[in-house]
Amino acid sequence: MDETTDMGTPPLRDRISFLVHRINAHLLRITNPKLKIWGIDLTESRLLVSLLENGPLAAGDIVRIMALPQSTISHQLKRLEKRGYVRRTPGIHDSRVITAELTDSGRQVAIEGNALSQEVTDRLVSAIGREELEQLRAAMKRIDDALAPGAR
Amino acid sequence: MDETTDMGTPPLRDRISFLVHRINAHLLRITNPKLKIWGIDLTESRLLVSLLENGPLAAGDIVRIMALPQSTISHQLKRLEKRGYVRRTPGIHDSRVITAELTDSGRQVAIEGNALSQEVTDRLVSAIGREELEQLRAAMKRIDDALAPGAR
DNA sequence: ACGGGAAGTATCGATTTCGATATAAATGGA
DNA sequence: TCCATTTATATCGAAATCGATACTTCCCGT
Repeated sequence: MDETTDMGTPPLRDRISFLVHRINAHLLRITNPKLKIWGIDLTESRLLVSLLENGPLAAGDIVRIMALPQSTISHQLKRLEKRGYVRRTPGIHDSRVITAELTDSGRQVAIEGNALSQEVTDRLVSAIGREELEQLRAAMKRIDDALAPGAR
Repeated sequence: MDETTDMGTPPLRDRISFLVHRINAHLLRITNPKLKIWGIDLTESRLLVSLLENGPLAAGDIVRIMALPQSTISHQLKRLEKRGYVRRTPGIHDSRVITAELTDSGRQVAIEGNALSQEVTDRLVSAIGREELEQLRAAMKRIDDALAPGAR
């Protein structure tokens, strides 16, 4: 029952990177239709939740948190401002910095998005156990670190 | 050192769904510049690898494997055909079905893409251990199943 | 054999994403 | 103080993505 060692490259469907892709795709498929009511997608919902958790953030910090290209975040912030969910104010000490903060309606949407995220998490918890969830979380954090910008 | 039970919703950066997003984003950032030499991105590379592993596949099967919208796969197949990596032939028994298969150059690119995937995997293996990798793989497969279309 | 519905793929239009580059502001050294 | 760098964000143009829907072919009950 054991293939002992080595076993070369596993098939695509068993690779971590591919499973990450599939799970991400599932999450988008499941959540985006629900978030559409608020005029946002999953990424923008997470951006709002970051602001809910951290308070006002510089655009550059959001780029680091979301791990997306800077130009993408810039567009997203402008869209969220247009929708009235976010306020963008230039920094006082450094006018290059744009600080984003939630508006009242943005806070409401962030709370809704957070609830949706909780529903999804519940589904994951029931798929794997509580303690296995913690192991999974730890392993994924290490992988995240290993792939983060500036890791060799 | 133990917070005992419950602990509500963890912060965004500790949630599985968000870690999936970040890891996916890292993978795109790392691999896409390298794949650009071949005129493809990570998703298309995986599509080619699927064809390399499975041989000719119906478009619909590719949709199920990649877990992306059908219209997206349709576009990708047409682009890959235009690049000369894939041949698309209508089914003989059912002319609605389009079967995609690798061309010779497509096979070469698939092999290169596979090698790149292996490099990334090595990075993951060194971030977490071998046996922990297997646990991670198992947990992610269960999550994938739990989120797949037609799971409650 | 026929017709209604299902299945498989393509296309349409709107929006989003991305990399590259531009703009603007701060920093530091001579 | 001046200018070269670096840092922070915005914009540009090309391309990709997505949901909705059209189109074609197949299937099945009658």
